[in-house]
Amino acid sequence: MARFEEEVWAVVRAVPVGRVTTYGAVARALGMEGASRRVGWALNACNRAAEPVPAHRVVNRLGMLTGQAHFGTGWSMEDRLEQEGIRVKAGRVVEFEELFWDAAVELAHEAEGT
DNA sequence: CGATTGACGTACG
DNA sequence: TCGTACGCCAATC
Repeated sequence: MARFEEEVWAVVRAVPVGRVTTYGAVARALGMEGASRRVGWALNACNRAAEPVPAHRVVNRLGMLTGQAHFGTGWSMEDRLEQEGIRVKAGRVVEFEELFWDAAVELAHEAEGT
């Protein structure tokens, strides 16, 4: 199957608790900077993932919880994010820029051996 | 098989 | 500065 989804899930699961990333960042981490839309699509297919994917840590480049509608009406992204210590205001991650976790950069640092 | 969509992002008007 | 249009690649209808 499309490893693309698995790659996305892997990156998303690599996001530390209390941190968030963006679709574009994940896409770029996979080598498809312009393919941000596919990341969302892949996360949409995250339900077919064997393990639960913390897609709630993935937001758009503005830090807005755009995928909240896809999560469910009850247990939404904001609640989960707050569960991890991430403050959410008006459907947007507070101090998102500080909580932003760029997989393309962070993972690259680990590859270098810190 | 062909056209449209998609949890986005960038470029242009 | 704000709004609209288009492009990404793959999946779905």
